[in-house]
Amino acid sequence: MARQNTVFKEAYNRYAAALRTDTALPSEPEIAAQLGVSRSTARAILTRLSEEGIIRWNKRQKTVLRQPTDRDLFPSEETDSLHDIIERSFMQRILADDAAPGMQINELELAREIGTGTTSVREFLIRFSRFGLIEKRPNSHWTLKGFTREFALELADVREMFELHSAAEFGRLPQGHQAWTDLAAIRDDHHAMLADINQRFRDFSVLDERFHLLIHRASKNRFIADFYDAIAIVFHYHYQWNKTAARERNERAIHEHLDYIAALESGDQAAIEKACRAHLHSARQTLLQSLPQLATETA
Amino acid sequence: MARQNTVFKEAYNRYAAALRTDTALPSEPEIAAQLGVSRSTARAILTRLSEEGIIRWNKRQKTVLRQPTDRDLFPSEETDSLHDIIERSFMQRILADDAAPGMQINELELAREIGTGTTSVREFLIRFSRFGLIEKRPNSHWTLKGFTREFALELADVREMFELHSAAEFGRLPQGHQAWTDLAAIRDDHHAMLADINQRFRDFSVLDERFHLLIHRASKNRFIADFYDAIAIVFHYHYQWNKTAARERNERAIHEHLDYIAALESGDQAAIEKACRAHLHSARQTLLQSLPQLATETA
DNA sequence: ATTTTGTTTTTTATCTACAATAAACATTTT
DNA sequence: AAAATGTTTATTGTAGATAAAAAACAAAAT
Repeated sequence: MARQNTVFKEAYNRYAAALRTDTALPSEPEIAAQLGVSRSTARAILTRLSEEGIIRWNKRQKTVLRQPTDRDLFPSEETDSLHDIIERSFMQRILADDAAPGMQINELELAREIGTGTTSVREFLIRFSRFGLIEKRPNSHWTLKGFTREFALELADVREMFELHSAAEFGRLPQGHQAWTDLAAIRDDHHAMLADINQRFRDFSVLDERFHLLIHRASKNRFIADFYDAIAIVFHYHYQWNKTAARERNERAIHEHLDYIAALESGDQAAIEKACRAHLHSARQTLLQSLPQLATETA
Repeated sequence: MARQNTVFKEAYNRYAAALRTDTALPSEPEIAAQLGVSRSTARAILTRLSEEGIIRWNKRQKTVLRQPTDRDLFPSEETDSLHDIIERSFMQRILADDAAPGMQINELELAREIGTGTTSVREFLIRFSRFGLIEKRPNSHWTLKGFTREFALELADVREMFELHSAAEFGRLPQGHQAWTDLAAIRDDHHAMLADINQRFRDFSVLDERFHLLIHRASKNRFIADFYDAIAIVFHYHYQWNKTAARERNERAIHEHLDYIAALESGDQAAIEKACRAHLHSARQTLLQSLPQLATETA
């Protein structure tokens, strides 16, 4: 088959889950905009909802007849985009214990294992290569460079340059700027999490990402933003595999964030730089400690 | 057809051009290594050279019978890799006057215009997207972000962060390091070019790239190296279109480079930072001035 | 024993085809 | 007239096929 209708299925699930009985639905363009899909897909969703007897649809009249149940929704395997499936599968592979740096990556084999065509795998690898974890020799195979100590150090160096830059820019934002409100909200979330740290320490990574993303947006630089995407992906998958001492690590990080936030709010550039450096220094240690032992040895 | 044999043709041309009558040729693996291709391709080259009566080939005996002429070589259109063809064609397009930021990029149209399949164009665009000049909306078209003022400023900011870092690292390289020898050679090349600046100012861009590449290698950071690739591509194509005041601009840059080199050689970190900043500041101005007028206006 | 050549297999690069999705165009309704 | 719906067209995303190129294996020569 040429293409899975995952966009349709995923949007269908989202829309069905939000339906409330006896309400009237808006126009097709509006539904499409709400879901972030084209009107063609929105119509396909309405068609199916109608066929399933969930809504009555006649031109402008669209009324919800009944609440959809779980059985009306598509199973989650069918709603994942191919890109996500490949990404998960690939990350699992390269974070597995037997994935040694220097290992060859075979497009065809990967495609077969995931159950997909080679084109999609190729395109994924090309996109993924920007994260510096794999490398290609033209007309030949990809090589896994891996989560090595070098990788962590290079990543940390660039991260520090970028974040110092972004933090300084953040400190220069004018008073009424939206970012200050967002920062205050994030500060409160930190306090809330700290109050219940034993239960909630696992949620820290989400908060961490929100915080750093907010900082980086202040620099309004596409290269910095792109790099932060890379960091986010790496951290996302990497920390799923390395959960040692998460509570202590996260609690310490929260305190550092609070210092950092206070410095930002003070507007004192020297204080900002100091707090930022302090946090980045310990973030670097955390990253280095979380490396898989195998990868630390090899180059 | 599935794939053009451009690797073969390009390597054939290279090898044929270097042949000298009555010499004996080395073993197949050695030829392959010299040319940077596989032995299969090397054998294909030997087979053709033999068929064309340019060499006599019998197992280990390989003697050059006659000097190949220009007519023995493949025409240059047939030796360019598809990737290069697409890159040139695409850059020409986005640097053309009517390429306004915000413009849609159509894969199929591009492919037809270049005379290639859509897959190759897609893959090129994905690779190219890391340079921040184009952006994709999923399930929809690519958008040209263009050589805008924002692009130049963001590029320059990151460039400055990276180069200051690399220059500082360079200053810390140990005495006997190869980089110092390379730097001295580049210094001499600068003096040589300066002595004959009216004739040679057009060659500066090559020297410029060599110099900055040498600096960046000192940081041993894959992200910095990758970013410099982006800069190099952008400059390579961009300056082909913008040649105003090249002589003055390049002469000034040479002087700045020489100051910069002297600072590096002094090992004085404060002096390095100062010279580096001075050069980067004027490089930024040059970049901003070279922007096409159209792109400066729009966001 | 190692290197070289001969032969076969594997893998990549690229094209083409087609369903899903988006976008454009035409008609109807408010 | 503007917005919604109905219909058609264009474009993207993905699979599958195939020649080129690389890599692996086998036999022969130093």
